[in-house]
Amino acid sequence: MGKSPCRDEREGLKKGPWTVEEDRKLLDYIQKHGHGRWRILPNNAGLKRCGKSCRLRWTNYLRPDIKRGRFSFEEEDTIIQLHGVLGNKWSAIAAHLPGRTDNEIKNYWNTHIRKRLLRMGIDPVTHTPRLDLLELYSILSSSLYHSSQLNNFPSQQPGVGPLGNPNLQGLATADHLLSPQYKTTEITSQYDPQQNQYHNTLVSNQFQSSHPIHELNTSTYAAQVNQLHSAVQETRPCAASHALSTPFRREPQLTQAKLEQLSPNLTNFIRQNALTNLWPSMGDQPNLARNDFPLQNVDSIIDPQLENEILQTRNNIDQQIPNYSFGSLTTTTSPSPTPLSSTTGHLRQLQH
DNA sequence: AACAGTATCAACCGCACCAAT
DNA sequence: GATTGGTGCGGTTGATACTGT
Repeated sequence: MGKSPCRDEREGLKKGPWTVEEDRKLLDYIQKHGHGRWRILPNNAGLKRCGKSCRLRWTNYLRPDIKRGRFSFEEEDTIIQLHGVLGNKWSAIAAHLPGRTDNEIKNYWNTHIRKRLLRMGIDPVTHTPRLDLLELYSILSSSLYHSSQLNNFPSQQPGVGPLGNPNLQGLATADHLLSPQYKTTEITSQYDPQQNQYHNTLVSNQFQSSHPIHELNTSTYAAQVNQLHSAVQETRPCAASHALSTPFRREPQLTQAKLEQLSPNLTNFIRQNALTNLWPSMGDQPNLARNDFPLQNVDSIIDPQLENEILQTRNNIDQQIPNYSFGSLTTTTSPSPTPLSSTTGHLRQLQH
């Protein structure tokens, strides 16, 4: 292994920001002699810098073909899509963006894109929805479901639970919308009359989609939110018991009125959007087909204000209904390592 | 106006890989 | 095969700019 050139730096070598004079010396030298041989370059150029520092200054700043200024929409799309495939391979991503350095892309990702993804509720590492938000969303949703079920489904029957709803199953899997090359999960639901509850199963599927990434849109994201919504409840026993399996369990529950009192905006959001699909009885137009529900405002779930309200509501619920435990909702662990490449459209809506 | 908190990004650091010796 | 120099890469730091109070 070669050792780092700067680790054995001699006394007197300068560090820190480059001056105009240093830039000029480095540029002059490289214009005359070319770059390379970075270890001997500083001496020859009259610079009190280590070779590595000179190389970085050249490649990240002084190179004539460097494009400076704000990233374009196209560049940002490229970064997000490549990151979904390549991960933090900044140099590989930079190879697809002429004039941009890996360092610049890395900084832009960490300071802009990553934060925006987090605000959207998307894990920037796996490109999948964050479970901490989804889980609360699903639990709150389930409470609305309970109250609606009490009003509209006096007797429990196989097939009428949330995942017994064929529209929901189609929406939850939505595999024809998902991006190519990635695995997804299919959710199946079976009613167990002995235990008076549903058993929901995740089945992993590998498939190829004919839809390119750029065709993915808000409805894709909504479908995946619903998929994760179901997956969360399946993998979390506590949440599952509330949301899917036993609608009439005698456990502390949030009533719709209570939830509205705690969080009117969130309740309104749930009623107006995704849950209209899940539980048509709560919507204005019951029994509509899947395509009749465009989920037009699903992006509002990624609004920072709503996110704050979700967290605040969770705290309020913790305080007011002590037995209604959310468990550990702070995890951002994804249920699967499957990337989600449908993020760029949503980013676009949040920009500027 | 002053201060604190936050965002940005150039530069640095440490490690890994590769080729030459 | 071991050593060494050169370079690339990703993560982190810290100075500066910006924003809010």
